[in-house]
Amino acid sequence: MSVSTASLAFSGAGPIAAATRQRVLDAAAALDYSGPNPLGRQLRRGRSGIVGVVVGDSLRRSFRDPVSIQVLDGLVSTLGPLDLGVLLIPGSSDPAGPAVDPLLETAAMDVAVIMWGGTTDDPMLGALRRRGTPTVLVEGQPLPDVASVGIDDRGGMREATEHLLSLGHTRIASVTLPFDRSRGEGLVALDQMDHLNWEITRRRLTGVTDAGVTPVAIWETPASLVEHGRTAGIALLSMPERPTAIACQSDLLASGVVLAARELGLRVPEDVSVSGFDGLDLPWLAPDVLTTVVQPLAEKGAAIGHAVEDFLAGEGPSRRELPVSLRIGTTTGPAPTVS
Amino acid sequence: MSVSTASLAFSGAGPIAAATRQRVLDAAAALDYSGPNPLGRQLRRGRSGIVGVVVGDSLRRSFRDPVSIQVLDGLVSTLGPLDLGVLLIPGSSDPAGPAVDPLLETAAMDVAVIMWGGTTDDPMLGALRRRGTPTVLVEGQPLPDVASVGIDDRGGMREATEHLLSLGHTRIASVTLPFDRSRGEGLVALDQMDHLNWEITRRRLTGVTDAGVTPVAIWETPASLVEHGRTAGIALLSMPERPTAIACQSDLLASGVVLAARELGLRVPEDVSVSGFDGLDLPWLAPDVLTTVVQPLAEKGAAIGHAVEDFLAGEGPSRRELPVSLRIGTTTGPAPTVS
DNA sequence: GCGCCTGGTCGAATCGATTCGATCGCCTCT
DNA sequence: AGAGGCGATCGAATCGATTCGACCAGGCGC
Repeated sequence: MSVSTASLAFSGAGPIAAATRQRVLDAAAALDYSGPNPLGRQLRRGRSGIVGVVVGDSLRRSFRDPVSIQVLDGLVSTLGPLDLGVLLIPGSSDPAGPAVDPLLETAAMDVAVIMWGGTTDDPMLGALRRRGTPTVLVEGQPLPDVASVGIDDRGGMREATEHLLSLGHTRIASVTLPFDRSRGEGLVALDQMDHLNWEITRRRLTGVTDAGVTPVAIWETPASLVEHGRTAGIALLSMPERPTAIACQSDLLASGVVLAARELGLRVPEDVSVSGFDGLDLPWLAPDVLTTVVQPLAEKGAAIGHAVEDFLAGEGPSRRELPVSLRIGTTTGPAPTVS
Repeated sequence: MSVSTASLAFSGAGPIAAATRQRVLDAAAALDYSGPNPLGRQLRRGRSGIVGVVVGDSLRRSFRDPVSIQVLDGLVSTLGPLDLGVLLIPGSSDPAGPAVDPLLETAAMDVAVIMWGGTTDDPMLGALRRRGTPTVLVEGQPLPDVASVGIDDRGGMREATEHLLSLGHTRIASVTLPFDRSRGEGLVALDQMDHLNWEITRRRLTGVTDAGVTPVAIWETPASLVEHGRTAGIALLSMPERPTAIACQSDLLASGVVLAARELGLRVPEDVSVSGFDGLDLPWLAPDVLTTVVQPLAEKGAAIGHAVEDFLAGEGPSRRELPVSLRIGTTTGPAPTVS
């Protein structure tokens, strides 16, 4: 019997007599042949069925961030039914090592996803463009040949800031995500604003000024982690002219600030109001509920999946923006009348 | 010029004149050929360079577990230099859906890793055996044709229990990981012990009896999460004959029990001692430090990587067991003299 | 009874890179 | 000057599956 008949038997498609099919399957069992080799199929199809996902700077850090996890979960759920697998690609964490992970250069993948679209001059984008791999950029600056998925960061942060304004706050500080790959930590002077290279940080900061607020202090953190939020909170709440409200660019940072306030003996929200961004469940703040800008994380993952789908259907780069909504919790309240 | 020469030019190996090489590269640039197609190379080599990793039941749940994350991080760090990529494969979470993820059946991979080696009759093991894919089982029951990586669960738990005994505790309860795929929650009667199918749970429970202790109560949790630990703690600490010590099978569970104790107004360790397993940093318990059995998580990931390496070097299935050590913190103390 | 149609099977080309052996100049040694 | 040797290049086979067109035999209609 011929190889083509065998192929028909395994694929199931095409005209084949049931008897022949059974004969092929029996022979395969006798020769302990375990079905078609995926590599051959992939070469023929010209498709690997693999989506490379650059998760973040280092896996450990990314995976400690519930935001990444939930988006990734949504992405995998969308990709699964399409018979697509997710290949994990570490971002460039080691400045001494290669600028991009070798996997990004050599691994077989149909589409690449960059989960934290960094700066426009990201070497990863260059590498992917060179290879001609269609790319989905999440929370990055839109580029003509790259699909993008994002949320209304700017509008969301504007809404949160306006909420603080409506409560009478005037001394508002901001705790931000990293400004660029160097991931500094501490107060940012106004003349350092030009190296604000990370798009997501820029957009959320712009949202604050959109509301007509000039922050009394801007604190940069090296990553969205509770401990960095705590450090920021201790510092900002020890300032001589203490801010009455702190708008944070992530929920983890905000929860760190709340913990810092409690440590310093300050009441939330009576002495200081705190707002976040993301809309996570933060059980360790209980009974407090964080005031925050809720973004649809699972839907964001699904949107990335659909952007991938578009590419595989032969369409050009798509562009999606998801809405956010303000959730008012118990960590924001009227500004204290006496400072 | 010929394809073989072009291949030489790109691979760099083999004898080739610098001038020819440059000519090939120029021609490639002119035709915007972006380097060798990985699929062709993989087919020829007979290797995909991909390691499939089954992370756990559902991605969301697995990724909320710092233990999985840290092991995965160690694994990726080891696999990276070997030019191997990690393909994420969701475990079977939906009982209505297929028993194993289609990726496990069809994706190209050189080796598969099952991170939470479940039961011996795991359908995933069957699928992998049918395909002839070398498999590394983590924390599972050793099988002849499968490589295994594990720690001394039993000895570690025995040591922790002996520590409690030495403090004078006699009423010791146990909070366990799931017994089987059905993931029940609640007290386990003695006659239900036979459906204890999950190897890791069994081993850690055996460690307790090894120390000569019969737990006054065994509480099964559906997953290693703080909230499940809290539920367990509330229940166990409300029992009429309250246990004076609770040995938990994970740190997340233990921290939930500590939180529950605090909620109930019990002092730790004066009123109740709590021990964990894993050796995580748990900042939200501060200033308390959990007494726990420390396992080397990053090394575990590296050990999995080496097991993979062995397979690719053509060796048979290897077997590795890593040591654990007891870390005594502030959550265990002498048994209360008056109950 | 003959021709046509159709369901089933087979050959061969193709996807793209690698690699072994062969060939072809050219240089050097005698 | 002729022969041997070596470095560079090329042909062709191979990895394994898919798929299009060809082919063949049996059934049905006229």
